[in-house]
This record gives sequence, structure tokens and C-alpha cells, in this order.
Amino acid sequence: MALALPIRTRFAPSPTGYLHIGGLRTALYSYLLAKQNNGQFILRLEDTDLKRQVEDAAEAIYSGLKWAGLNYDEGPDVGGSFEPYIQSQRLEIYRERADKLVKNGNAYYCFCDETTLEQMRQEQIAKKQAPKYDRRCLKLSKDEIQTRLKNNEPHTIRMKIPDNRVIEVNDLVRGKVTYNTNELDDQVLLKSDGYPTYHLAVVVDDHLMEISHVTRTEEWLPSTPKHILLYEYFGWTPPQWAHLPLLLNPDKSKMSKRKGDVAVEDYIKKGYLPEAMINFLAFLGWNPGSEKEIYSMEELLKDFSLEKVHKAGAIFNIEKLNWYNQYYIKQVPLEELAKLCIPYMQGSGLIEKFPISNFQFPNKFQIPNSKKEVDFDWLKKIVALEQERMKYLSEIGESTKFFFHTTEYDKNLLIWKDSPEEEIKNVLQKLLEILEKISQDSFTKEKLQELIMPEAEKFENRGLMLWPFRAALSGQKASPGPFEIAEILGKEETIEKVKKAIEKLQISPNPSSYQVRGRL
RNA sequence: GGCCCCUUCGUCUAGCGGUUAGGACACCACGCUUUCAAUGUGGUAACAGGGGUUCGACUCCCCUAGGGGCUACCA
Repeated sequence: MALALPIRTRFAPSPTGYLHIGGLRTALYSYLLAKQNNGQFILRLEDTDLKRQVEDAAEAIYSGLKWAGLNYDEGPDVGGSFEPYIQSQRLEIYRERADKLVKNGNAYYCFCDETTLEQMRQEQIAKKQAPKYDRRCLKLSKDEIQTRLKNNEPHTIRMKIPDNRVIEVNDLVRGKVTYNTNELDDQVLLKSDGYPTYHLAVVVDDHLMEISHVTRTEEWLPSTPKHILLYEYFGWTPPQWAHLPLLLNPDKSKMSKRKGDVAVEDYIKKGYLPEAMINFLAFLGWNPGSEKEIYSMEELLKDFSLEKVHKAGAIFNIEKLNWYNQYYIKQVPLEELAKLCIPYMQGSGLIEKFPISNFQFPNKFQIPNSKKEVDFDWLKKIVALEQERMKYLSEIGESTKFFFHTTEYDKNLLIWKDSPEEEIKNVLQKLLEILEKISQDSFTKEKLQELIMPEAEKFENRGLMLWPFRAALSGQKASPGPFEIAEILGKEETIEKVKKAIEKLQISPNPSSYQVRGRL
């Protein structure tokens, strides 16, 4: 085996304003490859398209990677010995390299403007030819080039692709792929605005930054022969390539913004845990070959290997992500989970926001539009009830709102199966009597259960009492059980809610709901 | 259109010449159960098609079909 060079990988997104979920997986694989070999993982921003500049776009990338635990050793915001890591700050470097290629005859000036090129393309398409630059500027005389340059005519620098050569790409996941240079276009390397295209910049930077393994998605495979040629022109040793399968929409098209949530930020907002996201993403295109499905980052570092990466694209299946997330939510210690839930409770208006500058975690939380104040332990109890029900953290607002506010519900919700309203009312009356006898001090789940269950058992089906009880407290079709809710609510509020339910049943039935109930 | 890549249950996948084609998600049924969730048990469900090679093909080769990517002074 050859002496192994230090492994350096990079994640090189273009800052578009958000971190793409597919980008995160690419970053993950790159990170794993570097870190499992004691190598370095680098972040580089490829902002070479002026038309797509987005203000503060880098921030989403930094924070998304950090959220996922993909800490980079070098990058724009952390520095490193190959600075700068932002391509728009390296323009001189690319210009210099491009000039060198022109000097060596591997590239040439092109003065064609966009309309000329577009016209050319249209004509070629009309003639059913493959659109390709016709090299008209390659035929320009030295003198003409000189005068046009002197006149400051806008121009680009194009790569000169050799005729009829077979270029072999040796890809770590795809094996050997060959291309004939006749199919390649004379790629623009330096644009007329002085910015490099991806192709120039990526080759120059990967070389200068001593990247050993280029991991990127499959869409780049067709341009790899151009990159190989550039390495050759420069006299550099190319890196190893690994072209990863694409992440697909359910309709099998490349995942895009138009077809659903594609920004990591969206998933954070929804309340996905980084552990779940990493585990899920890792398995989209790779698996250990065993039946183990739960993987922490440490375990991934141990078992991940490029050889086991798939070739076919993988559909981003949100159901599976949900399952992973639910699994990981159940693993989080309650104290921590409750803390994680607080921003979501604030976001949905369950509790007041507190100043972010407050480093101190508050002891008391205000409930909006109410004088009520609750403490962290109380919130923790609520979170405990939801822990095994939540698919993602943002559900907490909807599923627990009845603990915080009085909520409206249809009185039919109180009806157990086909029981007459009158009977439900009596049951709730009976329940009320029991509740009133319990002191606030012993208003616990256990005590309530001890006193109420025997009463409920007297009915043919205990649901006759337990259902209306639960419905009265939650006002929801689905919720935790009545005893758990009652304990958290406390005696006063529990009784208030039961009374309210009884009142509902006393109001004369409104005709429409009567019909909805149906006599069928 | 041209070039390239890909193809096992609906989805993520195991399989690397001989398996009752395995697992997970989802789905369905049953159990537990006041609802939901969780959980337990069981179930439905796949080798794109056609040729070869071979004693034997999901596995190797070829063709076809289907899907995807690229084909910009975007990445």
C-alpha cells in the first residue's frame, strides 16, 4: 500500500441563503471520511456567481453545520492556514492561474457576448447538433486579440479542450467512468466580470488547499473530465473523487426548494433533533451492511466507509426521519428535553418569551394574556407526558395548549360512544363529587386513580367515565390520560373544567350538532 | 437530441453464483388500552423486461425499457 497522505476533505457550498439538506449529507460524508482518518474537514464558500449573491448567506451554513455537529477545522469564520476560504476573496489567484493557462496555450480569450452565444446555441439546436462553442475566438490573430484587449473589450477566458481524447475518471463510488473530449465544450474559466467559474475555482482551490478527497454529488460527474484536464494543464496531481448519489424528491427529481422543505433551518424549526437528522441522512445512500439502524456520530465514524456508499439516488422519506426523530426524542433525558421544548412553547404562544440576552434560565414563565406564572418543573411534567407522543418538538404547542389556556371544543366530544347526553352529564356530576372531596395536597395521579377507577369500573365499560373526564380536561380528541392531566392542572382547574363540561351538556342541543351526531 | 449514471417490497436497504430473497419505515390485523401515542405479536409487499454465460443466476455479460444527471460567462 502506498504511503497514505493526510486526508483533507472539504464541504464547498455556494451561499444561497440557506443550508441545503442534501448539502448537509454531502458535508456529513466528507466530515466522516476526514475524521475517521484523523484528517481535516474544511469549509469553503463558493460564491463566484455575482447574480446570486445573498446577504448574510454564510451564516445559515455556519450555524447549520454546527447544529449538526459537523465542526470544520478550517473555514471562513474559524480561519486556517489556507486563508481566505471565501472564493470571492481569492479573485487574484484565479486570474493569475487563468492567465498562465492562456500563456501555455491551454486556454484562450473569448470576446463573444451572451447574445452571440445564445444565437449560436439556438442554431445548433435547430440543426439537431449538440450545443457547443464553435471556437471562433480561437481563430483570432494575436494582433487582433491584443488590440481588443487594449480597448478593454469584455472577454472571458475559455479552456481549450483537446480533440478526441479519452479521459478516465476513477471514482471511489462509481469506479471507472470514461468520457471522450469531443463531447466536452470549451468551458469558460474566467467570466467577463473577473470572477472564475466553478470549474476553475474548484480545481485551483482544491489543489491549493491540499484537498485529498473531493466528495460531491453526482451532478458533478460529467464535468469531472474538465477538471482532470485542468489538473493536467497545471501539472498538479488530482485528488480522489467520490461522487455521491443524489437526494431525491418523492417524485424522484433532484431535491429542490420548490418541492418542499429543503433548508436545514426548516427542519430545525420543526423540531428535529440533530442526532436524528444525522442518523437519517447517513443512511440515505449508505448503510453498514448489518441490521443496525441506530447510529450515533461516534458509531458512524467507526463504521462509515465510501465503499459501501450507494450509486443510486435516494428519496428523502420524511416518514423515516419522523421515526428516527421520535426515537431520539424518547432517548433525551427529561430535563434536557424540557429545555429543548421551551423555545417551541414560546413560539406557539404557550409561554412568554424572555430576553435572549438573559443568560440565566428563568425560574418562572409567564403565560400570555394571563396572570398565571408557572415554573420549570411544571413545564417538565407536561413535556414528560408528551415525550413518547411527539414526532417533532414543534408539536408541543398544539398538543399541550389546554394546560395553558381554556380551549373551546364541541360538546359532542364529551360523548362516549352512543351514550345519551343525560348519562354523560350524570357521570360527570358523579365525578365532580369525587373530585371535590380530594384535597389539593393529595391531588395526585395515583390518588385520583385510586378513587375514580372503582367508580368507573361500576359501568359496563369504564370508558363511559374516563372518556368524558379526559375530554373535559383536554378538549381534544387525543391527549394523555385524565389522571395525568388532572394532577398537572391541579384541583381547582380540574374542577372548573369538569363543571364547564357539565354546563355544555345542560345547554339545549343545537339542531345542527344534533344532526351531525346522526340518528343513523 | 447527445453524453454519462442508475434500477431488489410504496420508501431506505441486506444480498457480492446455490437463501423459504433478510431488516427498518410506512401500511394492515390482533393484544394491551378511556382516546392518542408507546409497546407486544403476526401479516401484506420486491429482484424492470428479454437474451446469453453456467449444472445453477437477484448476483456475471449484452440488449431493451424506465428513471435521473449534465449539456450556461449557475453552482
